[in-house]
Amino acid sequence: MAAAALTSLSTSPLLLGAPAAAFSPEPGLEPWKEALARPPGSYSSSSNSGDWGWDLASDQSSPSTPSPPLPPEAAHFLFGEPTLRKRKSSARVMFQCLWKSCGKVLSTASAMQRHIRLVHLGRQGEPEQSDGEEDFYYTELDVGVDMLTDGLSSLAPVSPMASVPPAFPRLELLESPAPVLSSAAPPQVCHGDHAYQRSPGCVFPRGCLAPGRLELQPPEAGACMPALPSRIGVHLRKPRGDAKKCRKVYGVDHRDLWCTACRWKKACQRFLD
DNA sequence: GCTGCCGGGAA
DNA sequence: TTCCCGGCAGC
Repeated sequence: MAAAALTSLSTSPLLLGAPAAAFSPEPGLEPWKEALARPPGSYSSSSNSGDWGWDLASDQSSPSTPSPPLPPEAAHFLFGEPTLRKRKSSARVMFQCLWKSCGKVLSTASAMQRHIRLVHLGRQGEPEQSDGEEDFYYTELDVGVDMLTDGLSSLAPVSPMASVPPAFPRLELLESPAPVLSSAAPPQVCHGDHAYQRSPGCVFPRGCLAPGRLELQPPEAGACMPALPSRIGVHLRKPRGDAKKCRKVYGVDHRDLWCTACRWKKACQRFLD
């Protein structure tokens, strides 16, 4: 029965997003659906909170080279295929603008820097006149060429139920025991407390971006995860993590040391599982 | 009972 | 948007 249902679902673009996720036994896979449902560059500032908690930094061997999940591969997760296909040899680096409501993807860093300078920073100067600020507003995408075309366009039929997905894919969501992309790219791990707040005076469009510390908002599970399954009567609660959280580490007496999320009784953003 | 955190509400 | 908390579920 389940197999038949999945088969039928996989052939129905409109149903691709939500039901497939609902059948997924892995809560951590939810954001894949979101990444799938919405190709990079199609997001708008009105559909997200404006704060992104995507930390590419501390645990990253290369903060400037995040490796987003590949939608075609993500589809395998959605449909229960645990084995990860090898990355295509056509993989190359693209550059995606992180500026709010932009998401433009260009093929060269210089073009991206020029784009940011001209469009977002309003600078007319040459690169040598730049102070390098543009670097904070774009990220490299180690992607396959075909992903930018086939991969994304094939995902065009967005599920009407996937309402507020984040624009950027997040590998950290592939936490164990889900199949991981570790062989191809180290999973990105989110740290920091900024997912729920932005530092005062922060000038960056997506919260606090700093050299070597890029944070985009985590698609907080509560935003989408419970809503979709609940529609079909399945409630998936995020499995309780094993990691010690702020409460346990600092104790209730030092609540001021907790991360913002813990203080607000949200999912801890400092000690991830 | 303690803990993590979802869901919802107040400001 | 920020902040807080009731209440549920796992341990």
